[in-house]
Amino acid sequence: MQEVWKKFDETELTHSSVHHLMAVHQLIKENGYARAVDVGRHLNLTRGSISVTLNKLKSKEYLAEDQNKFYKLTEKGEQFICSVLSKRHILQQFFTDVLDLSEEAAEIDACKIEHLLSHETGEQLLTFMGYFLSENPEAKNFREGFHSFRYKCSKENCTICENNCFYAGIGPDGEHN
Amino acid sequence: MQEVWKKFDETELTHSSVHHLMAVHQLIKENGYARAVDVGRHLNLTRGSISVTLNKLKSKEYLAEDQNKFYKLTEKGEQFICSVLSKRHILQQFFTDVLDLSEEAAEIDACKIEHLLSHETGEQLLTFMGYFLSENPEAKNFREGFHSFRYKCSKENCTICENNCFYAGIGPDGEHN
DNA sequence: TACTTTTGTTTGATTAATCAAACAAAAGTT
DNA sequence: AACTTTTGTTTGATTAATCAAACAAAAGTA
Repeated sequence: MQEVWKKFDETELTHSSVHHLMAVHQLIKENGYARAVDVGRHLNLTRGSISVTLNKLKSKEYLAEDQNKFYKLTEKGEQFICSVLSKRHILQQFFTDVLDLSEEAAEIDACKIEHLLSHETGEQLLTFMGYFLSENPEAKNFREGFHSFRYKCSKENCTICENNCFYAGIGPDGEHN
Repeated sequence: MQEVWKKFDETELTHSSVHHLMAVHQLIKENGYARAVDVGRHLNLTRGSISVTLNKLKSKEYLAEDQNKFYKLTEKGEQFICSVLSKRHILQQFFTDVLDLSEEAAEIDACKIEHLLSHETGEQLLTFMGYFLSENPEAKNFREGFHSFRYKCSKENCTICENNCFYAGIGPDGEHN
């Protein structure tokens, strides 16, 4: 099954399109309306680019326009955005609350992958977060234990990275943990 | 900071290029050599495409050729692949062992995002896996507790998804958890 | 050596995202 | 109403990934 790698391009919408759609969503929420030029300013893209992308999203029925070229999301667009936003939020929370990344780092990585995760993965991650953050004593103890945990990774004991290929070996500083 | 979304395209190598490089790596490991045509067969792409992509990777110094057009990874290529492969492995393990996804689902999602995660995220995820899979009693109890945990998500209590935007609401079956 | 197959490269096409610049229509201003 | 600015669209470019087809070089076979 060497074809797994091609699934990357088989997503319903590209990263760029997703963000065009999210911009419309956000602008409507914030300002009550979204025109092409507003999306352009929001995303820092030219009017020309925005025009073609939004028209494509319209023909794919994620967006609709009223008589004055004010955009709104269709039901399909609404649902799509909802799924991406919830994945983003779950991911961000995982990155900050579990992996202890900064808000900024969490935002960047979440933004990169939010639209790529399967529905199932999002769902399972949500469940995991639900348990991890809960008041269950097991969860509490786990959180505390993890907080003071230091992972020692070495060629002999590391079963998480693959054999000779150590994550720690290729750090920005090029040294081993 | 509306520019976060553009970082998606600022990765060192594209998904496609990463997989070209990984193909060379894997073919060498398996067969001892990798020519353009081997990579083409492995990735199911035409010789023409492979030719241009590998030549680009060569000029970026991820790849080198010997006198007979047999490719090998440079030190830079080796390190890059090592970082991606370890992230992949960590992710796959997270998906199967923590989120309980099938091998196939884990492979697909890991493949999509392995090259997008920051070094730091990979590192932290590795640490997390190290603790989660450990024989620590806290980790053991956590695993057991999580195994029998069912997340109940509702508009009132869900602080993980964002306010009105419920992950569960947009499932393939369109129903709420 | 001559013929055939395999391999690699080049060329011309397509699709997607983007820009800048030209153009057109709408909205705002005097 | 006349002029100016804003907005949207279209056109012509570019870059990247891809294909098919033509071409060239190398390798294998007879």
